[in-house]
Amino acid sequence: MATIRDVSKESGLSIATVSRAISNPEKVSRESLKKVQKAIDKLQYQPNMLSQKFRNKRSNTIVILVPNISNLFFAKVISGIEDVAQKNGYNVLLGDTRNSHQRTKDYVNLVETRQADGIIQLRPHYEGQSVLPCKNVLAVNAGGCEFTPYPSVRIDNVDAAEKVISYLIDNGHKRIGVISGMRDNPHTRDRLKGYKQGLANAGIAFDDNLIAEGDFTLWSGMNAVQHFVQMPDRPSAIFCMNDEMAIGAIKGLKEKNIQVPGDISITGFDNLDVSNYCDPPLTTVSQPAIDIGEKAAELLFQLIHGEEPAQTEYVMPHEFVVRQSSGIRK
Amino acid sequence: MATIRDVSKESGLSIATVSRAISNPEKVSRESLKKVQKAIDKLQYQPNMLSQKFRNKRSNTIVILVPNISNLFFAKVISGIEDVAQKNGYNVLLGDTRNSHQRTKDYVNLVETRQADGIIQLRPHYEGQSVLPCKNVLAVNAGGCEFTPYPSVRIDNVDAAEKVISYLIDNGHKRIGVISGMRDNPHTRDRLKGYKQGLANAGIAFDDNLIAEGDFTLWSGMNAVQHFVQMPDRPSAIFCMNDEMAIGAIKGLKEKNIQVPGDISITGFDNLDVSNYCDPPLTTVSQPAIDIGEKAAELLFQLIHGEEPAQTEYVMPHEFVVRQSSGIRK
DNA sequence: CTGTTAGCGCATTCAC
DNA sequence: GTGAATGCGCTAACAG
Repeated sequence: MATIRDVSKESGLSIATVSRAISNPEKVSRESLKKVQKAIDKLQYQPNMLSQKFRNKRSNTIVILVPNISNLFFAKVISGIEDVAQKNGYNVLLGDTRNSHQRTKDYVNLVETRQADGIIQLRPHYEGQSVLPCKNVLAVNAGGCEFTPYPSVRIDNVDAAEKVISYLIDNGHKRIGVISGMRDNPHTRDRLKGYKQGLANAGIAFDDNLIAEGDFTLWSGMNAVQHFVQMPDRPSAIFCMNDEMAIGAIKGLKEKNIQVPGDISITGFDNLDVSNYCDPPLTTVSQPAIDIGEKAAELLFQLIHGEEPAQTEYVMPHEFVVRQSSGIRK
Repeated sequence: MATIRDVSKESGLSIATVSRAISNPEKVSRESLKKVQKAIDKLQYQPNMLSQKFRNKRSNTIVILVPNISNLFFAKVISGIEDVAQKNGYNVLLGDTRNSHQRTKDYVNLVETRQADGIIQLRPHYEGQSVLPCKNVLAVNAGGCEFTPYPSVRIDNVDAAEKVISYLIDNGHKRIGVISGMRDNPHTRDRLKGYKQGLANAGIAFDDNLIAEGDFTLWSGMNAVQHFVQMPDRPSAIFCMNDEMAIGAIKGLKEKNIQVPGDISITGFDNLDVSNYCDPPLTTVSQPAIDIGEKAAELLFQLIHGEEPAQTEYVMPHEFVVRQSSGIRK
């Protein structure tokens, strides 16, 4: 493979001039520029980026840490990040951690060893057990929760959940079940907080027996809903902490011949594409996933360029979408 | 940040010995090893991988080209690739091309400029308009179609489609509609070929009017099914070329009060997780997505290591999954 | 086993 | 505007 040295020889110009011709053409005469171009074409020269990166001490790469790539919400956030990265001339290294602490550390290490310039974490911050924040590692959290101790872009999960509950209460529901994520998950924490606030606003007492734990998968939703099916005093609505569990819950209810929303109203969270195509279409909270990704990437690039960001916590607007999976309590 | 030179000074050993202590510890005495370790710990030394990569002329990175990351089938293939890459000490650069020719070229260029050692293409090969194969670029195609002119791992789409059609015919269906992908898409081509073979086997004539074109999205499936709804002589079954369009089609039919499978049977392709949770659950073809990803990655690493692979085309087994979206023709 | 030396490909001084 | 010289951090000969 041709190197800059070959181009130098071929063109009869020095290495320095060739280098300048490529990266600072305005500092080179038209004539030399032409010669260099000719030599490059002839040799089909491609600069060795590995060398450039080494020399410039910049990898032009950022890492996205994602707990699970098979999650449509994450996929959209990633799309947003990719777009902005591309515009900034950056590549995106995808780190599917599968919730492994070791894998996370390995990916963070990519930044420490200069293989990447910064990192975007899509997993919410777990108090006391997170690898990030980590000194010497520029990082931004995307789609996380309250109290993230490093720059972040997210929605107000508490508020969103509270709105869902208020809506259900306004529609006559008093016993409202929850299919939550894992108890220690910050999203579970924030959304449960909103749930409690919603109940409190209406003077309804919190009942721990109305919480069924899932893990954000379809299967867990179908499973968790059984907890409510068996209850003598069933809730008339169930707030699911994501759309996938909501879809699972609907399936679980249908199998027991319980009507949605006739007998039980169901609400989700995230507004996946498929949530509008399931039966019945889901009432849910729409997160601006792509915007979150874009904003997070912009924030990270500010940090990489050494700029001081105006804010270190961006709370993006969310939207409450009412569809047919919820209705007025009979 | 500390460099190997600092460790050398701190430990009182030469740079070469420190380098060896790190990469070839067996060539260094125990004593020196200890000194080096001590110095590394004290200085919190992390080797500059940018320098290593440059020196070794190896990026330890592969690129995955994916047309659209928000596709659950791709997400699974990517998972499989990531696993194998991780085991081989490689990073994965994600290239979401969004079907842009330019973006594809940019990513392929990463290999040409040594920023990546090889590439896995998830988009099927389009005759005459593909960037790959490309000399000096090691590449493998994953989840593609017949006649891919570079190493590939895929299922037999023709056979899979033929099986679906045979199953429908066995259940009494004679007029079988198709919701296809874009006409020029190789997956459309292969699966249509299987469809025609299935018809031919049963002596049923092909009718072009029974083909409605979609683009593999939920929305397009819902849209395309309208073509059949209006027909005076509706098909009794519709073969959808992926699960997403099948889910869209079901929604489209329900809106017109057409029962699935009572009035029309629906089949999909891919077997996404959600396909078992929609109503009715989909009859579909299950592709071994994770296996395809793993195999493709293994194949690529063989090429990267200069080994001669036993085969250059791997056809993985698929499975036909019968669920409740299809039934016997009334 | 260890240290000295050289060089990977490029960008950036500094003279001219 | 141009070229010669230097060095980024590391590995791989080589000689000892």
